[in-house]
Amino acid sequence: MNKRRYDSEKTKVVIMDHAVSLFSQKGYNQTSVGDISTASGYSKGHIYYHFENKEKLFVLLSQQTMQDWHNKWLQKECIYSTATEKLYGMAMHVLYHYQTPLLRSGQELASNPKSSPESVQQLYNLAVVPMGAYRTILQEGIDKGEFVHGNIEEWTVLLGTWLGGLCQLTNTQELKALEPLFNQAITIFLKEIKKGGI
Amino acid sequence: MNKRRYDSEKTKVVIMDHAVSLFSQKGYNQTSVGDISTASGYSKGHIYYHFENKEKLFVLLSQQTMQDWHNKWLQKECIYSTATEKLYGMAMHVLYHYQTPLLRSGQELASNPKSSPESVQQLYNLAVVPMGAYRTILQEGIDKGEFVHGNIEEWTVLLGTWLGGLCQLTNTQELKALEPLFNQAITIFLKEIKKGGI
DNA sequence: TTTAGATTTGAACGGCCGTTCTAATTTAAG
DNA sequence: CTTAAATTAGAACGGCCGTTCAAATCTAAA
Repeated sequence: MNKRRYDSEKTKVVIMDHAVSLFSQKGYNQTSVGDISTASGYSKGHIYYHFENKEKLFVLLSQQTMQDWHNKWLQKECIYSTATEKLYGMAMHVLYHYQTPLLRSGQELASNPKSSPESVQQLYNLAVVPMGAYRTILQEGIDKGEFVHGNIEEWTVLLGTWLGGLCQLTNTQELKALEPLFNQAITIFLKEIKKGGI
Repeated sequence: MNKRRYDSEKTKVVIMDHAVSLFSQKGYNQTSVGDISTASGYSKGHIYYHFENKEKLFVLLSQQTMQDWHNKWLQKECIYSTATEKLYGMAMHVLYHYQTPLLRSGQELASNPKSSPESVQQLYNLAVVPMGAYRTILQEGIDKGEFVHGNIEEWTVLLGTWLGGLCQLTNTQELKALEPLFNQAITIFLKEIKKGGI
């Protein structure tokens, strides 16, 4: 019920899809509203009918992308039984689903003094999503006795920065070729935190 | 001898200093030639007397900054006697001297389709400098018998991405507070590569 | 002092960008 | 069919940006 009049929602999605693609490819500043207009097939003015401005549109897309990533992880998480398996699974999830180029262009927006402080804050807040997911796995590992007791906040940051750093390689290399690297990082990390030594 | 007429070289350096500062703070696209002109106190047109265009200026600054970083490391390297010490020393060198914001704004330039392919290539080439420094230490550790024989290229990338990822934290946190984190990363990494187990 | 060349300025241009506004068109309900 | 509201287009504006250029000023040597 409450059937939509017009199919405005669909065109909104079309615009958003093209915008995500463009922001990812060209970055925030180098993607103009005109680019989004041309790609989506709707007029420039029409984009301002659906979205307040370019900045808000980008923040919305970033939030949605991050939420998507997290939801996909929650769906996938249950297929792993141990925290150790989850760490390896998470590494692959990051490699294949973390939208590095889009999130990186958020740094362009954040570093622009003209950007609204709210938007900058909202973008910084996105970083807590993956960190929270990592922390959950580490906590579970400790609770189940797989991992030793340690500084869980420090572990979370170390794991997060490592995966984040590895993601930068996705610019220049095939994802498939990066799998061993991501796995090796987890293996090394596990040697530090796993119970029962090496 | 060959004493310079005029002090044009000095004004060139002044412009470059202000440009580095601005590019670091605001990113590539958000720093205009006008900004550099205002900050340095020289007219916009004059900047084009010293530099071909904004893009070439940025590439030059990036290269110079990276070379500076490497030279400082070579000077400092000799105070460490073992490869293990060098790794910890390198972590601090990266934390305190790697110009993350400047290098990151190179990604803005690289992701712009209008940028000249030469410039993009030159920026990508900068990444080999730190990687080369890491590889040298790891190779030395193997040669001296401190580290086990392993896949040195893989180690280099893993170490490089981890330090690179950690550097992103310098946006939001005090450098001093990050020291334990950088050291802990090295400690974990060493557990993987050091001879004689944990 | 003259002069040729180095340095510096400031105005100007063409172009693109984010945003606004008005008007036209479409939709669904009465 | 009428009508009011939702949707879309397209023109327009003010502003900034990278770059160019001609002219002015300065320097050092002759």
